[in-house]
Amino acid sequence: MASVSSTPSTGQATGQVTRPATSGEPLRGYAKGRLRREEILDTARALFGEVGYRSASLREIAARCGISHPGLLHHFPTKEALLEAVLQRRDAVSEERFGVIRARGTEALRALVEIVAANVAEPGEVELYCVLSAESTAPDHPAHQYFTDRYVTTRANLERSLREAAEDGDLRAGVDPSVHAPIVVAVMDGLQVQWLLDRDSPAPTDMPAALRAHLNTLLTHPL
Amino acid sequence: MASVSSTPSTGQATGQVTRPATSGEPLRGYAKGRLRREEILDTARALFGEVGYRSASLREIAARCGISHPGLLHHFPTKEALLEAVLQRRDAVSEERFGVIRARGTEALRALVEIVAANVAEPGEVELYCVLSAESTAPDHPAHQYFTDRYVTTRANLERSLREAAEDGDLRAGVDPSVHAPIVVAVMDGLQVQWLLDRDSPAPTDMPAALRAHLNTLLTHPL
DNA sequence: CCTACCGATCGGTAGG
DNA sequence: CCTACCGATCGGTAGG
Repeated sequence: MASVSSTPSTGQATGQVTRPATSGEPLRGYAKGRLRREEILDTARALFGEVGYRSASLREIAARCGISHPGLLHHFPTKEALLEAVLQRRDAVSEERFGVIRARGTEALRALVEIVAANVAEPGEVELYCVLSAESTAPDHPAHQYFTDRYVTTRANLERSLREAAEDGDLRAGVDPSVHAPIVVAVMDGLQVQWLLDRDSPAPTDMPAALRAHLNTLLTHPL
Repeated sequence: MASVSSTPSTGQATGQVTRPATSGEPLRGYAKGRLRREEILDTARALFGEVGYRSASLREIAARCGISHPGLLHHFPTKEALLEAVLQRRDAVSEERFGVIRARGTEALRALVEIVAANVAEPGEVELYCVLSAESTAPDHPAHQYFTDRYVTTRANLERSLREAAEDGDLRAGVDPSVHAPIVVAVMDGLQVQWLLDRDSPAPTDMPAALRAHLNTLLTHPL
């Protein structure tokens, strides 16, 4: 009860008083603010993934957090600032999960399959990425530059992994890394749409299995 | 001037009088209505592709057609009815273009590459498909069932083409049509996102070339 | 963090 | 096809 250890997404129901006159530790207020920020980011990510950035309303996000929409604007001054924070946190999380690995060649490809497998347990992440990447296709979208840049670096990372695989003799003859890097990215993105559409069906798209099958067509021996 | 032969998308500027008292042919009024309908569908397709269905407004579509938004609602009673008409026409056009071909095995795959090549000249079609398919991922979206069904039949068609290729000895050993059909669909969808994002860059994604390269990894001899 | 408000915009209807 | 209007909702601000 005294320590704040609940996850951001469930931090709403804690029965803490609003202003305990002459509180014990001065960090309390900031800690509570950070918690609220995280809760808002979780909620915003979910709604952006459900209906896209443009159709998501600050009022709906705020209501899901149990605050007013001017209350939300106290933490994030504009809707675009909220979007930026959501995308920045997304990058931080994926770097934490992927950047640490930093494997070489086929090992990196194997890690990629693992990441896709983990995404199945995080449909919110997949929705956000899928819906926002398509929406940001419009040149005037606030996330247009973000996704443009992101695809450049994602393709470059994959191209490097494929080149390393070639050096190690793991790549089939005639497979050009610069040609097939964007294709592997396309496979991952395209599978997400199909999976989001049929994930509740009796036979949903098996994203990690399909990605592995695709990568195996490029390699001399299966992953 | 007497005959109505301009394309739907440019039918706006014809200087026809609104009501030529005691007009010559009775079909005139209907012909004009059909023209206006087509113009509305073209415009709606464009705006749905630019900002998605939810964020598109009837007022903006109507304004681009030079009419009021109740005027638009005279032709399509609700926003959902307009969306349905846009999707139905899309199907009619692609059937006309693809259904007639009805090629077998690798010939069908070659035709697929041709369709993707043609899409580069029709960015409006690509935008519509890309943005709406992602948006319709939400279960309550009015086009959710449409896209769910569409992917089922698209995968089935592709699986059949791959099976035929296998029968003809054109498929590499170990390539399972039921596994790779959804992957080919994913490649096409994923390439569209990348192309829409970088189509104005110095080196845009070459969708038909990439699709051909992908299909060639599945076949015993290149397309 | 709140209430109260701003001007703008939404899909759809009334009535002609 | 039009004008005029409905109730609802939008992002953001004022002022506390």
